[in-house]
Amino acid sequence: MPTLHKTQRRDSTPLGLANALRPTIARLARRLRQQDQTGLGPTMTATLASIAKHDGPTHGELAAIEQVSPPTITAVVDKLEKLGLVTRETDASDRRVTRVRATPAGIDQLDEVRNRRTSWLASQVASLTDDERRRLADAAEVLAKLVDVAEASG
Amino acid sequence: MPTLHKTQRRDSTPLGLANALRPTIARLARRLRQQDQTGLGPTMTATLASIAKHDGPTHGELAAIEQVSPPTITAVVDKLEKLGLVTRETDASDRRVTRVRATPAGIDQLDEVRNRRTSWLASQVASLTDDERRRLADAAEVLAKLVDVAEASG
DNA sequence: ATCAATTAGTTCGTCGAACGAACTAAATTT
DNA sequence: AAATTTAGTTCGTTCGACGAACTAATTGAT
Repeated sequence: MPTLHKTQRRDSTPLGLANALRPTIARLARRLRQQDQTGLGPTMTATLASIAKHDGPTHGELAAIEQVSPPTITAVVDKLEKLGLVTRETDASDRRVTRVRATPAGIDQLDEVRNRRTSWLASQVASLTDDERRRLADAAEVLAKLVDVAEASG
Repeated sequence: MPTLHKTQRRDSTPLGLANALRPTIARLARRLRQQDQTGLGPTMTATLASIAKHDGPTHGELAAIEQVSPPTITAVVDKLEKLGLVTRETDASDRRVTRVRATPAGIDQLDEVRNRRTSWLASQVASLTDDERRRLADAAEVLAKLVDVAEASG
């Protein structure tokens, strides 16, 4: 079998490429989510991550980020607060708004989730050949750009 | 800034690579899911896909595939049946088991979902440069292999 | 300066998705 | 034939998310 290095043996049209990538991405993401185990559901984990990322976001900002309704945010933050993972503090200059911050315990928990997911993925990556890893590394930043394009255009 | 083409400028260790890929995959998958719009939730859509893929699976098989309890499968198949997307038929050789098959309408609906998701992704891919697309195409089969490894080892 | 309109967040009642426990029907074992 | 196992269903409950109606704080208008 000839090793065609420069020719375009694979379908790299947008549609062909999308067709190849879509199911793979979906399945990989599912596996990643399965590594969670914390007991906090996906929404709580994602919200906690957003709280840690944006420093002291308001409930409204969180609702927009997580694409979820105001009542849901109230409930989620309630639970996270009771678990000691975040704190609420009413904004000084506008006492209607509540800002939320992750506690050290919250950061820890977040790191744990991320580590579990990352190390699962790493163990899968470890079973690839050097060449495959190199190809993946080449594409990683392209994938990242893909998401950025997506998130820029809503 | 020198353009290092052969050296290992990116982190292609399993852990470094996993760290780079994980958030990207998660975010891409989220965007893909957002393209659904059918009104059937993620579980129904996924179950419908599994029914179409495996020919005439039993409820038990579906429960195992979707990692969901027997009562949930009953409810999901009930709804899919009422929507005319699948049919139930009791197995001839063992009248306890119920086999489920996708109707033409079910297949159509599934194709629609897939098309919507794929074409969204394709539109993102279209905004890349030729070189970026080539790199992505190079890595696509590696990503696929990654999932296969994952699904082989549970 | 007051009163209306707007904005942030919460409470309440509801809906839907998922589950465990208990049940029915069919098959298999003894 | 009776006892056991297996497939699927029914029932009641729990949990996550939401819309509608509410409270408190701020901004705007007269």
